[in-house]
Amino acid sequence: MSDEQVPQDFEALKAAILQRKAVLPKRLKQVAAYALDNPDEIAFGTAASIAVSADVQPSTLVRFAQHFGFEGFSSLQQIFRARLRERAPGYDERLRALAEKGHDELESGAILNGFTAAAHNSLDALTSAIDPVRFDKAVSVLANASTIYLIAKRRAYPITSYMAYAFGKLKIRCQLVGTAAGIDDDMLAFAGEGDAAFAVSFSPYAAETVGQARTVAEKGIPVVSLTDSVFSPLAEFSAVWFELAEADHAGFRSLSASMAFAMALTVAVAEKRQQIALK
Amino acid sequence: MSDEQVPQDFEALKAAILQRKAVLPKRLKQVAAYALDNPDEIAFGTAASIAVSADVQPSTLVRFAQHFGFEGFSSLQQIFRARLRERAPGYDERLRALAEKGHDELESGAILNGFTAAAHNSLDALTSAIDPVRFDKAVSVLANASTIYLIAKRRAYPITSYMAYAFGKLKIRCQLVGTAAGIDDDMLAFAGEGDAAFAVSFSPYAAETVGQARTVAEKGIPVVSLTDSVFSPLAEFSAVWFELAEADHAGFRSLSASMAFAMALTVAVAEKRQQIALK
DNA sequence: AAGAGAACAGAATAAACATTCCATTCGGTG
DNA sequence: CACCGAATGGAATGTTTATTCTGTTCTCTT
Repeated sequence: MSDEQVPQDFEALKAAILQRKAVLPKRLKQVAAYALDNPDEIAFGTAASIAVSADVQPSTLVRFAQHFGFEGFSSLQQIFRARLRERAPGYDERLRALAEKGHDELESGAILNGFTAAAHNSLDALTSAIDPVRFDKAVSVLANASTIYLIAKRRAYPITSYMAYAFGKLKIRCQLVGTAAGIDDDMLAFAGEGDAAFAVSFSPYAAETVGQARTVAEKGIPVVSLTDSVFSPLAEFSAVWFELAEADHAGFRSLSASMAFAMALTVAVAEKRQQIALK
Repeated sequence: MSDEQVPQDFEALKAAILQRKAVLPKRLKQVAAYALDNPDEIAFGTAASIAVSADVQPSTLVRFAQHFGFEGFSSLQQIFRARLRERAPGYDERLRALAEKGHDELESGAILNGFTAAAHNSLDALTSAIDPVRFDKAVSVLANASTIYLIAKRRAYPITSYMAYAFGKLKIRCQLVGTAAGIDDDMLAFAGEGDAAFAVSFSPYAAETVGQARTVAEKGIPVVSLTDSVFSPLAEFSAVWFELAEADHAGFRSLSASMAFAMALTVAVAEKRQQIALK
């Protein structure tokens, strides 16, 4: 409805949605968010299937469409399909389009491209560097732990901090070591039989991380570790360890592959726990 | 019919068509030619509309699909739609290679693969989602700041914690907000003219992050923000904001693309600072 | 050239689909 | 707190759509 004009292309629709997003009723806002986040689903799905995904009624989709001036859901859907037609032409034309986007014209854009490329490379390396059998073993070790101690400092710290967040959401007990100086060793003193640790350290290896992990290992607690070199001191005393080298851009490394690895490990541990619990 | 396998993707279908092209009956050949020449039409059209375009009967389309082992026209159409959905032509080969590496034999390996694939997709989305001009603008804002305040909680916190580490190494003054509860607001109280802030928040948005960023913005301090949806409340008051949706695997999202973005932003800021300093 | 088999067009049918309608709930206001 | 309008969920509806079926037309073989 409204006296305004009906959006004729995706950009216009997006603009219209953003403009009215504050005024939109609850369910319609829900649809709006879903539509902008999953445009492909709207393009190909049926009203029923989309309704399930977006957790609304099919009729809500129709109302949404009418709210923005369309006759019904179908005519709204045309917008989403047209969008795909425009940018679907060939196989590798996409890459050319990227180059034409002007990323390289600005220096900052070139940097962004560089890190993206480095991240892709890191992920490729990840696949070949991680032996699935060892990965599964690491998962088992951590899944059987009562409490998982996450040890990391400096550049590796964001990895364990994310794992701590995810483990928390998954209701798996863990203890993040490396936050405040001083109390780390006190926390680790609580570690005992039935626990396990996950240590991350990249070159140059933080002495603290290595020392703490070693102490834990000497107490008989299994340590799983992630490093960027076979020479890592962590390898000596770890039950399972992984070498994962991040590609760099201009000497700086992002944590893209490590993050993917960490997340996979976290979720795999959660999954294995459920299996264990079911027995 | 035929003892062969039903094509599961567009490439396989194309190969099957070309292989049997000579043996195909007249009308079916006609459909085959049309399908390969106008794949988009097949993807979006209805049997009736395609029949008109290709100058055949709808029933011929059904027979064509069945001739290649599909149950009916609809299941054939899925192949053409899947082709358009594929975000990254070129990566499909890589992903197929992944699957053949034996990772899938173990469940934990499948999870690792899933996150790797999701990370690749996220990175692809990153390239097209970030407007280089806006990125450059964001870099400028942060490069001119005296102190950069990094605001993030929960799932977004690892990103700023990594940036804080990197900024530290690069000798750029920054303040990480979000560590310990309570003192955050006190730290932000120091923020004043000449400073800038970088806020990260993913759905569901932490109220604290939004509130703190808003407070800072209202003091006239420019805020650069990173979110995963255009609906983010951060967008309202940010000088520059970026929407970056991470692909998920089984509902869990890693931070691979966000990490690459964060690192690019960090390094680009450092670079621009040097340029400014030289003048 | 005649017969048999496959291929086809077009109508009939059944399934899927978007849409509409109405009873109920929700959220704001006097 | 009661009221009113907007918003919503869910079933009923009517339309569109794919599919099946049947009589006919090709096409190849002998």
